[in-house]
Amino acid sequence: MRQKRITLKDIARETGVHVSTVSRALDPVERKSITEEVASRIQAAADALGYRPNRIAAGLRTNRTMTVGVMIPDITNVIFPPILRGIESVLEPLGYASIIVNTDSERDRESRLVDVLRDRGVDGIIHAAVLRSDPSIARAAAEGLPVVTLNRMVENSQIPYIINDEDAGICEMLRHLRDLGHRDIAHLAGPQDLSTGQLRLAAFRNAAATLSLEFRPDLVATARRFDEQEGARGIRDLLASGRTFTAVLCANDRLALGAIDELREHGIDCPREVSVTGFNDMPFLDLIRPRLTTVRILQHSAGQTAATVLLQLMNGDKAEDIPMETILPVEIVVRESTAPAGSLVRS
Amino acid sequence: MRQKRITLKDIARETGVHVSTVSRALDPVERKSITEEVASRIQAAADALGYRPNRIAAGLRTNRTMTVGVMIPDITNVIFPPILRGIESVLEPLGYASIIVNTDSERDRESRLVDVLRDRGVDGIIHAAVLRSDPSIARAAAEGLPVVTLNRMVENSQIPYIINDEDAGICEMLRHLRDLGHRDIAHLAGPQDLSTGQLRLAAFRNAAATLSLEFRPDLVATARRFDEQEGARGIRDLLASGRTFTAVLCANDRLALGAIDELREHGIDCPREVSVTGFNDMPFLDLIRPRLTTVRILQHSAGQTAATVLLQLMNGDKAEDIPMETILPVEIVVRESTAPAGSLVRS
DNA sequence: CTCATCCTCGCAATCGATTGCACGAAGGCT
DNA sequence: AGCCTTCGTGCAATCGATTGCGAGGATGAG
Repeated sequence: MRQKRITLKDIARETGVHVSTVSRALDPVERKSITEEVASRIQAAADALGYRPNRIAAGLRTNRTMTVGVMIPDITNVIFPPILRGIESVLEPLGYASIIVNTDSERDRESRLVDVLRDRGVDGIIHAAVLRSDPSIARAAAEGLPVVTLNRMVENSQIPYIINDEDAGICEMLRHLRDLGHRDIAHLAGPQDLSTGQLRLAAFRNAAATLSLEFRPDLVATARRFDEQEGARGIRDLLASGRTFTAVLCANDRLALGAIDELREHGIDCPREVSVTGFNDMPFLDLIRPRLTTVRILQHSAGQTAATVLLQLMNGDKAEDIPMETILPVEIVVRESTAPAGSLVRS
Repeated sequence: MRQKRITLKDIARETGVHVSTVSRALDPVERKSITEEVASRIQAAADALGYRPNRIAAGLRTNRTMTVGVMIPDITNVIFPPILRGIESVLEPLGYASIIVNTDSERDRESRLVDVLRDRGVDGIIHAAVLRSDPSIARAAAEGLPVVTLNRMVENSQIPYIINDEDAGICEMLRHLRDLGHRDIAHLAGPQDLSTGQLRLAAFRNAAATLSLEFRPDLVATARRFDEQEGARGIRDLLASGRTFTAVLCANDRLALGAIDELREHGIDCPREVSVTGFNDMPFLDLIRPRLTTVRILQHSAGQTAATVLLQLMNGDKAEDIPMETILPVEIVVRESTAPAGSLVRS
């Protein structure tokens, strides 16, 4: 049988005071406005009865649910769980819970989920989805709901964002390849409707300019998804085009893994003949041979930072105290998939 | 500025009816008790004003939050995200949201999180944590909160559970090894304080009996964690003991991966000299060489099933309609890490 | 034409906690 | 000694939606 909950009223009856007094006695802030003796008597009764506050009722009155929404494309994508743990690590100790939703990178699903979260009265939203434009989240933010985005920014909005310094990551990686003697460097770009795909392509172009390397559009292959199949297809396209290259900088680890496999299919060895680099440094990467040289992103701290900024927003901190832009450092991890450029094996 | 929400009262004022009428008109069940003309007028006004029901308020009154709690050890463990998607796939279309918490397999955290979920008034809990005993969840269930466990069962309770047919998986795998001619088969067992570790060891012993193979305690190494390091350590211990074996059945993929690496360190080739098998069929496994022969668990359907049973519980279905035990089939996936037993290479 | 019945809708209580306001007592001040 | 302040507590409204009950009108039967 479902036990009936202990409410303030029960404690009030038990201790012979008014429920409002009980409420105050149990609120750490208000508690000091109550005679210590009464307060501790109430506290004792509450403990004895096993009182647990009803957050729903409190939420109705205060309009705060101590719940945040977290929107990600897909929880099964290994880069997101660490982000979630990072978020949780700052929010949970403060009593917040999070509702996690998967957008599957679908526009309509995304905006529907924003509504779902708002209906549930979340106090704020961390938005790590990657569609390049979505009015629903901007609208929510404009209406006063605290929102922070992760890995991307919403143009023309006052939404704080946290991004990783992907430009620097791509640039460092390109420098690494150049320093190894590579000149003909292909880029396996990600889907251009995802911000990460687009950003990294732009970063590649800029980095080439910075490093005085020629940017060759004919050495860019664009994947339709961030997966191994598309990585393999990208390599096939590149090889079929007859262009020569000694290195492939991929927009993501999975593309890189697919690329290495496909190169092997064509009898081309990585790293001896062609160097390949990834992006993200996803888990288990060091179990796959050759161990991939990649750009490490600090997912956990990205989550922490996003949560911290969201907290400021929810606490109503002064606007000037809230960082609109946070760029987190990345680092390149050199492993076995890159090697000095040898002689070109293909014409 | 924070927009003020549209409430039933606003719609009532707009349409000139009482708020209770509006409530009924908007409730698909109650709607038929309202004149169609009035109902559609209310509906129109609701749409025009952009009304969104306040679930908090409704939850307070009805004592249903349309929220479920999901407890897992750690979201960064790749086997859990698919389970969550499975749960979501049945719950989300019905309007449920889920609050996911990570227990980190710590007893006190686990029971604290049960309280957190209850305070938030979840309508039910899916408990996929793996500690072998925890009174808090049993207490919650006894007090009437719908609870379903996944991958494990709580003894002496009326809590429905969904488990994978791990016994069959282990047995099939052992049969596979036997059929390949292996006789000296080691077992790399998981942590014995986790139900999966314990269950699979027991299953290994039973399977040996079933298949008329000798169960040799001296060929069992026990890992302290489910990770590659412990897999490597297990192999080191086994090798150090001087026993001979031609195959290692591991309680989990990561142990198997660590085992293969460690064997290689010792100059022992898998699968030519020693066959190694895993358990779980985690993602990216087919990218790692040799591709691991393992037991595939249908995580997604496990999640779906758990959610479905929980729904029955929450709907108050008749007890006899609710399956107390669900055993999901598993399948073995034969890849490259197993091969016919050759001559023993070690004495 | 009258009375019973049914249907539609309004009234008001309710869920549990929070909080502005007010009241009464006690203490300090002149 | 009287007045004002301060402190502790109670009162009651409130958050927004749900729902049992009952009133009133419409409808049908006799």
